[in-house]
Amino acid sequence: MPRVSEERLAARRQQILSGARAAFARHGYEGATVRILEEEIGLSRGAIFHHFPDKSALFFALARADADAMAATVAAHGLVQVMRNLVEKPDAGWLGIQLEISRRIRTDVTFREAWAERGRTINSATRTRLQRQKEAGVLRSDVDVEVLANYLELFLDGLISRLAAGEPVDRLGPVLDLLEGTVRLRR
Amino acid sequence: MPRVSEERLAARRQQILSGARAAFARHGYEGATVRILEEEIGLSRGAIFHHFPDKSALFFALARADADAMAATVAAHGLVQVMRNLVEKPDAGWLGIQLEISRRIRTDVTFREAWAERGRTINSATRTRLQRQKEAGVLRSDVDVEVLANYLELFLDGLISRLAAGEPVDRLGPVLDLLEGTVRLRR
Amino acid sequence: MPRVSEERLAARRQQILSGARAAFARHGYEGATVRILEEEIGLSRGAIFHHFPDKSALFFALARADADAMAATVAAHGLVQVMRNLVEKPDAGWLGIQLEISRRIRTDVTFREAWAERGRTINSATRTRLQRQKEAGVLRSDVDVEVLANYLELFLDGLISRLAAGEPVDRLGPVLDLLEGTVRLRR
Amino acid sequence: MPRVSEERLAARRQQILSGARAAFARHGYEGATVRILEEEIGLSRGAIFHHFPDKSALFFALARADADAMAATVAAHGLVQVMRNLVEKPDAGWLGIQLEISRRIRTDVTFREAWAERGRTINSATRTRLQRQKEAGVLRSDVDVEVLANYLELFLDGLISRLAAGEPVDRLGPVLDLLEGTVRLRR
DNA sequence: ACCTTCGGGACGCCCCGTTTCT
DNA sequence: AGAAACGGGGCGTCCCGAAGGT
Repeated sequence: MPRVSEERLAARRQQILSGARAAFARHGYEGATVRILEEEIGLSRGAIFHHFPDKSALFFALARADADAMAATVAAHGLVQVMRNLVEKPDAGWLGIQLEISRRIRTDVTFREAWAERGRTINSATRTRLQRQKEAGVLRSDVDVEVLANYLELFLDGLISRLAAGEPVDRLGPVLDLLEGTVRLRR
Repeated sequence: MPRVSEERLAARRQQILSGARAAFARHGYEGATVRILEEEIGLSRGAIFHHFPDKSALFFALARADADAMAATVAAHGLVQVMRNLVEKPDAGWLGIQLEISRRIRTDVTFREAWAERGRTINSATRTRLQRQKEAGVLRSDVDVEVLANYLELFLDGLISRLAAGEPVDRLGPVLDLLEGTVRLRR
Repeated sequence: MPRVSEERLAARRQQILSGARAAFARHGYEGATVRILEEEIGLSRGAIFHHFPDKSALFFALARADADAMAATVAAHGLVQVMRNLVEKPDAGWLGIQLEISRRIRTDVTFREAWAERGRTINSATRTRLQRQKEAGVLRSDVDVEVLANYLELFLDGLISRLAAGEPVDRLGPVLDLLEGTVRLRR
Repeated sequence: MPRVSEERLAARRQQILSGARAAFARHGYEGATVRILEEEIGLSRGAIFHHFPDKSALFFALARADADAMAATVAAHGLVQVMRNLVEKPDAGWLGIQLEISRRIRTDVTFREAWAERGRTINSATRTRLQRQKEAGVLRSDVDVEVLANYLELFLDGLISRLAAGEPVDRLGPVLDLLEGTVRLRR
């Protein structure tokens, strides 16, 4: 029996996640000290740890939400669209989180294990969509879907890396065109 | 002039850098505590900080050495060769350091400023070489050198990211072929 | 005059005290965090601190109740009877509270001062009763009442200590017989 | 290969243990915060935790040392002598530690398990000595050795409890005489 | 009135990078 | 070059008061 309205709760969680996103993106996971989180979020430790058990859970919630959203976009519009969105409106928060996710996969066993399956969701969404597009004759047919998927995924990682590093966006439009030209069927 | 001790000195520095590389790569910059560094290097704090003023200098020396080596390879054989080497013999240490460099650029103002010029060295090496290749008729001519350079750099970042994440190497050969096909002149 | 609600009030207080007793006994005063109290009592912070101003008051109420009860038993049946009851039906809650009381007397100035007079109540009850028994010829007469009182008090403290430590009860019956033999008049 | 002399190390450990003893005795285990330990010991956190892995290890070392010393005294001169020493020269530090040991046995599972065997050492020393004394005809023969041992142990616990509570020593001499009279052979 | 949830911020322990002593 | 010492600061817990709901 929720004594406090469901919405208020959700709003608070959102406020916390939102501030945490900024903090993690700007300072990195380790660099985002609880003190910094407090300031960015605008709430005290007590409040933050009342809604999330600990710092890592806070980060995980963020990572999970982003992964879900991305999986949905990939399934609906493909990886290239994810990249176009990124170039059109780069979100420093989102980018930072992505980077921190891959870093934590590398350095933190606990996180790696907890994450494991998450990663596969997006991967399979990508492959499913590419396969369908190939059958529809949109993709070039001389290259294996698996290779194309790897190509795109690798490219996305590179894009994230460079955008997060502050690479100016305007140079990247033509780069994406080149990518799309590589992947699509040539007339 | 004590020649022997100079060699010893260099060897010690090398031992320290080598251990530090492994530690930074495996645990990340923050995760590589001085205690972990001691263990990985096989020397005590006293020894380590006798040769390097502090932890950040140790990391910086590593980063600088790798950047220099890469700039040389790029100038001599091009970015694609860097990638081929990487796929052929991925060095977890090197990969980790690269990732940590870009992370520190993002999150640590001091490092960003200290690094600044380093980055440009490789960039200009890349562009110089591409320009020469274009003139030699090896590169496709319908795309600007700047765009190609960006394309390749972005791709390298993506490659580093995925290799560091443990992506199996055997899938990446065809991906590199695809990349090279995109960049070279089509008959 | 609302009789029903007064009963309810007393029942609630009793529920709280009872749960708190278990928590304090099992975890010690500091170890019994408010969270543990909540779980043991089955009510939330708000409820608990609605009836008691704070954690220390909760403990104090418990301590006071036990001291009163013990003073009454001592006056009526003597210290040895308190021990017999203890051996017959050891109450882990009661034992724990006794131990925590003496601990807080030792370590917490505030508590020590607040408790002060409490202790004397039992002491004088003991002496009064012993004096009367001596006059009645039940006690051995070659030893001062004050010494006997100290002997018994010390013994009770030892008994509490060992019972709380989980010492098996069955070994203690003969020990108490020995004690009683020491104190009573020898034929 | 110890770069620092064995004695210095031992002296430091002793300094730390000695300060910690005072702190634990005066404030109790939980009450002895690291800050208080620092002040009492006269060293910083860094130094303390350089010699002991954590607070609980510090306490355990203390407890172990005292238990060993007591076992030795018991084996050599018996439990009663331990008590006489105590009454003659009560050591607030030692008393406090004893009390905290029994408290931690009660409230901390980890400690209880780690301690387990320690307790038995003293117990068997007591029984061995009593048995020998009985055979030598010093002890009363109408009571089982096991009962006498329990009697004495219980009494010691009581003595510790009251001494730690600040009970004046001068009243306890006759009490000990009474105890000894109870245990020895009557002519 | 009674109870729950939320929020605050002081403080607990210990780890960290660094400096100083041997 | 290693061991010892330092003290700032990390995260998370703790107790409690305030806000809100029934």
